[in-house]
Amino acid sequence: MRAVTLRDVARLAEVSTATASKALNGRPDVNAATRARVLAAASRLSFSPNAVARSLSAGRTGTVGLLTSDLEGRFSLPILMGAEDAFGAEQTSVFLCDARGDAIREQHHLRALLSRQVDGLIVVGARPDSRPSLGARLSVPVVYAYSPSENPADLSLVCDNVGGGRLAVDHLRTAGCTRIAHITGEPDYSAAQDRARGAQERLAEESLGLVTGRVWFGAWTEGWGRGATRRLLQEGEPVDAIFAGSDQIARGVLDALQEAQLRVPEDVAVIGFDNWEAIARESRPALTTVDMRLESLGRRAAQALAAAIDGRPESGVVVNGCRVVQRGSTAPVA
Amino acid sequence: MRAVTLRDVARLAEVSTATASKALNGRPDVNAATRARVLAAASRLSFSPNAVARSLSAGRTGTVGLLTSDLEGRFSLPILMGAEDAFGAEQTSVFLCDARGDAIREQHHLRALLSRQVDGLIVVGARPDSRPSLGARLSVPVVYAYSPSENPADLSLVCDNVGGGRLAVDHLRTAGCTRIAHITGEPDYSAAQDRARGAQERLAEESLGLVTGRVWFGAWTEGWGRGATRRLLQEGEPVDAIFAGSDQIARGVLDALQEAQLRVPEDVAVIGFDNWEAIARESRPALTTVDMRLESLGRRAAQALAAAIDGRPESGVVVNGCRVVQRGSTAPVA
DNA sequence: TTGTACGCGTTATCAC
DNA sequence: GTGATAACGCGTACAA
Repeated sequence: MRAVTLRDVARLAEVSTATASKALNGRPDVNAATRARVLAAASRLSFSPNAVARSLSAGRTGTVGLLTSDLEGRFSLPILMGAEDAFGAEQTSVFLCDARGDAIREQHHLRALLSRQVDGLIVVGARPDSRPSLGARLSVPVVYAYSPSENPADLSLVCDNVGGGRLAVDHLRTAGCTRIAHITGEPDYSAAQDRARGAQERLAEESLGLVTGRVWFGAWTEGWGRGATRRLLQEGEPVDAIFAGSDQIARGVLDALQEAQLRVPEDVAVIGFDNWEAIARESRPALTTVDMRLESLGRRAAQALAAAIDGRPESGVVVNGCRVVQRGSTAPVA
Repeated sequence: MRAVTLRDVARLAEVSTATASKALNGRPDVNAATRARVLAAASRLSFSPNAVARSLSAGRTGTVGLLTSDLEGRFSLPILMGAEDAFGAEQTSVFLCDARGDAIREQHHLRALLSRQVDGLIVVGARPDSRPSLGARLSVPVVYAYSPSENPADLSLVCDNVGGGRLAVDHLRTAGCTRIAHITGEPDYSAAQDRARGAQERLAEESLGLVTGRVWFGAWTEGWGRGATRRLLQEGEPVDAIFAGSDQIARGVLDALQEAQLRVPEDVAVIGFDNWEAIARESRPALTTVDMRLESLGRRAAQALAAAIDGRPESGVVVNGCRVVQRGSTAPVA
């Protein structure tokens, strides 16, 4: 059975396809009675316009490409969800492409998306570090999310890792902690560097510094969180709070503190980063943590892309703020 | 700057658009010299065919809809990735839509996808329980993955939870365990029921039963894993293995065993379910677990959909097997 | 207010 | 081997 087309509707309503089109699209220049007839016919045939044909003549598809580099990661997902719901479902549909971190595959996907005439692209990186630009010669606007583009002429939306580090320390200071240590992930991640910097800046504002005077860089794992905490405690300097660079690290920190018979948050407060709920809510005590508000990042990316498509492009790096989610591992304000 | 079209290529190569089209699409009925001229022209203009126009005349878009119900879940993602790479990127693109578990939103997305003329649909549910069919009146083929459709005339691909339960017990038996307990999630999940059934069937084959004679249903959380394990140990019956219905539950089990000074796997072996790497690899000891092979499920869904699009539809429920991933929480075969 | 006719970019059919 | 020409389904000048 062939699909119902505008011609079928027009025929049934005994008008031309032009009139039928106008009536269905709510154009003013059509008689009320005629419009009613057309609408009735359309609904009787349960007519659904062919978006492909419409796109061809309109030169716009109402379609956007989402090029991600690691779907496994828990970071690209919330961004993707935020983007998806900022584009009203009825308006814009999203092509999802995962390049698996492979530049060749990325090129393939890019070609496919462009030939499908997407109206724009969102590029979501796997790490917060900057990535090569897709180039300015593209026929459609591009917005970079999470990983900024190396080219400042592009528009990039990123998480405020420096601000997140500040927030973490701020929260611990408000809870009365003064002897704060920072255990975090691999030093070649800009996220690790930025969070550490934010934390130190905030401490410096009160003429404080990190306990032991250093940042404990290592790996983004529980194992590192445990190991670093043990060594930290061995050094013997008193500590009343640990800021962990990720929730997984924080989990290891909690384990090692328990092992050492230290109570959380009474003896040592702990704050994580990521608000990875599966980890943060299930740990004992539940983990206070910094949330990067990734859905918000995704929504803003979608809005910026829509603006660019409408001819209002932006550029530069836009920073999206974090927030603290308070749970049991830090004391409520006394 | 207008996009380069076939006409531009034809003009430059001094042939008609018909000939240009044939040359570019590798049709046999075109002179070698002419073809070379066309290809040269196309590459000089870096011509890229407009897939939308092609779709309109071909009646096929090379596009598929992926309707998921919960993107947050870690289950839909691997399926999605498997599906994505089974469709060669260049061939088929995937529209991703998340209904957030809302039937209305699902209808909206469905309408949008159909009007965009997708060639087929994959529906990924949030839970392994069966879900309402989208209906047989759709103009394109549909494959259900993870959650089967209630309608047996549809094609559904699901995980073999019964088989997974059997595998878990089988693995523990091979490791020499005989006194096996099963702690799992909410009883109204078919996954919980099926895994428990598989485990019990496998035990029955050796005239064994579960320790304490019951399945410990509860919640899919670490907290439940801890609590249930404590109560299990309090009951005093000796136990040499615990099969947990999920990796999160298993993690709680490990905690409670450690608390009780029991060694894993020497005193009690533990096996989980899901192979959620962030949990399983980081626990102490690393967790042996049952993997549902979701990427494989996604790949098969994509293949079945491609077959249906080519006019070879299937129906019924197809079960995709699990596998055991051995880590430290069960003893290697002695 | 309504209808005719054309264009969007490509592929397929059929003459030449 | 090659080239007019007609689809594909819709929107929209422009004429009536």
